[in-house]
Amino acid sequence: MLWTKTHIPTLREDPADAEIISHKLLVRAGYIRKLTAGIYNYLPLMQRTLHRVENIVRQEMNVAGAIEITMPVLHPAELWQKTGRWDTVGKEQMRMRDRHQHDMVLGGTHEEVVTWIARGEVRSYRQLPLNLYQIQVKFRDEIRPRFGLMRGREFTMKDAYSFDVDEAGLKIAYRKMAEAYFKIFRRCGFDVKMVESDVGAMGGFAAHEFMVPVETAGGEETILSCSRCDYAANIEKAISVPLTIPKTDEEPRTKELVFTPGMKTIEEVTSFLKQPAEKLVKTMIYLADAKPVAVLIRGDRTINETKLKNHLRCLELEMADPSTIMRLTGAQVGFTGPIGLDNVPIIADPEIKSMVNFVVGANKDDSHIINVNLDDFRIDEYVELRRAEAGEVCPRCGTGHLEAYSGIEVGNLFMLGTKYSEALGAYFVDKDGQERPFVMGSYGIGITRTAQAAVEAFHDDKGIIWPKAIAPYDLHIIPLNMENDQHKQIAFSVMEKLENAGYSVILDDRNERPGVKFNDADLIGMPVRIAIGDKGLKEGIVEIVRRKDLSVEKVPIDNTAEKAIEIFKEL
RNA sequence: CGGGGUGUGGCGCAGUCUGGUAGCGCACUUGCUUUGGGAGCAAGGAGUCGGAGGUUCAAAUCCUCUCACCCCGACCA
Repeated sequence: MLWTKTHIPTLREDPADAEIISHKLLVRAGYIRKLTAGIYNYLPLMQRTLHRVENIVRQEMNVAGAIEITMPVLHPAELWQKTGRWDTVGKEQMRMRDRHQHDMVLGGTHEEVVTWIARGEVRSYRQLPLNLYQIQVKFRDEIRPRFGLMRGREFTMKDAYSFDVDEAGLKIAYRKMAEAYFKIFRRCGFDVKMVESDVGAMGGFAAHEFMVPVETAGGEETILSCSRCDYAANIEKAISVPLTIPKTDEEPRTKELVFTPGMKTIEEVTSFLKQPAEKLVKTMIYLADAKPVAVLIRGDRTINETKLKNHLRCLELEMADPSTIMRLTGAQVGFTGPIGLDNVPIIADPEIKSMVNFVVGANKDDSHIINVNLDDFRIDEYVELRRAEAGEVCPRCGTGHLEAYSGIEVGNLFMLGTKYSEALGAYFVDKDGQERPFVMGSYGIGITRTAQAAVEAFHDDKGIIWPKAIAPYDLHIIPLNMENDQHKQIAFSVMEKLENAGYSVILDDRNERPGVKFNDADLIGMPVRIAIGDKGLKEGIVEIVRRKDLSVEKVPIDNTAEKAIEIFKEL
């Protein structure tokens, strides 16, 4: 492909609205342009990379026995109402009405639709197992779209759905998908990690995420993994091992009200009372589907709201607002405590059990109570709600320690079970003639997000460094002076040879100065570059440059294509 | 949804406080020169100053409303 025949609008300056490096680079290098918040045009280079990612995904899905279909983007609301997700997915769903005033949904995922297909078309256990997938645009009305393609409102996703006769079958399908995912992401050049995750709004009973570790600001989620064994989980899911707290021989004292004017935060209270945060008990009031609940946890700990939400089995969990807190406790936010909190259920993290003579809020403005002990108030329930932290003992092997890093989620796996098949009445007839619901799994890969994750993971201060499997073109040829016939002639003949050998090539035939071409080449990031200029030709050579480290190989003119292929293959 | 910010040629910005003929850099067009790391000279094209209403002799600038986009937050009592 000739540069002048395609469309690569590179920019010298960073776009004003981009924050993370991959977003800046994709815009500057002419890959994407924003249409409106969270919605992007994919320009020619992006389109090629997306195709390459899709093809890798398609190949490995097919190898794993999944069958490609295409489902509609536009769905009738009824389907979503039947599974209850019309309410649970809520505001994240793009909705509209057609001219007949029928509610319609722009699909953000396709469990409902694919289950509908199975319900109508699959009647017998003989047709199972079945795994249907598609590569399709999705819509999610994110609260706050950001980071370019990373959190967009419109994006491309590969979504696969497995149907099995029982849970054992589902586990096999799940494992096959996990294996396919490892192959896919490794082919894309990633050091990918599979981590345990919460099932969230998807429902079901087990889930994993595939994460690309990144050290830049683009990481969206914290992962904890064991230094010794293969345990890895995101921070929402990570199990924190209940600590064995050494018994203190401290004698319980009598509780005492103290004046703490304006001391609302843990930091303020600890410094004011000269007590460490471990001697404080925080009392947090939540509204679980609008019903208040109080949660007690040690002052230096963090509540894992996912665990709390799962325990309470609620749809919405939020911190109570100041007026609710005033109504329930009679005090401002910052002075809440468990003593006298009669009308609210109280849940406590088990770590509280071993605490003696601690500090709590007094439910009275500008006051705390010190030397409080467990006998002084009521606890309805102990639930492990502490968020796991780096440095803790591994919950699986018990010997390693958890290490934290941040990553980008590029794929996920869910064991759904029969939630959707039962809700939609999708049954098959088993060996014994009995009707049974399909046991389902769902498996996603963010195509657009995977492409951007590659940029986030692989770049330098000059631009993108594509992994060779997903670069828009394999090689980039630069004749330094388009008015020099020899440069042109060599460039075109090398391109022809490379293309005949099956490689994709971009040739910069612009009448630009060498500096412009070099800088743009660094920016757009093809794995191998071939520079043809007078300096080399005088010695009878051209230069082949690896984008990765900008290392240069000088090769005889006649061997250029062969040598370039060799260098490309070695990458 | 709460807080903050920004809308001025395709892109990045100044001008707004203190009202008075719309400017800079990049990009673009034409010509000449130049060709190994973002060239030089010359000429040129391109802007309803986000939108609506108002104040004024006069509005990018002041007032009101509105739309869009960006950032932070929406978990630590």
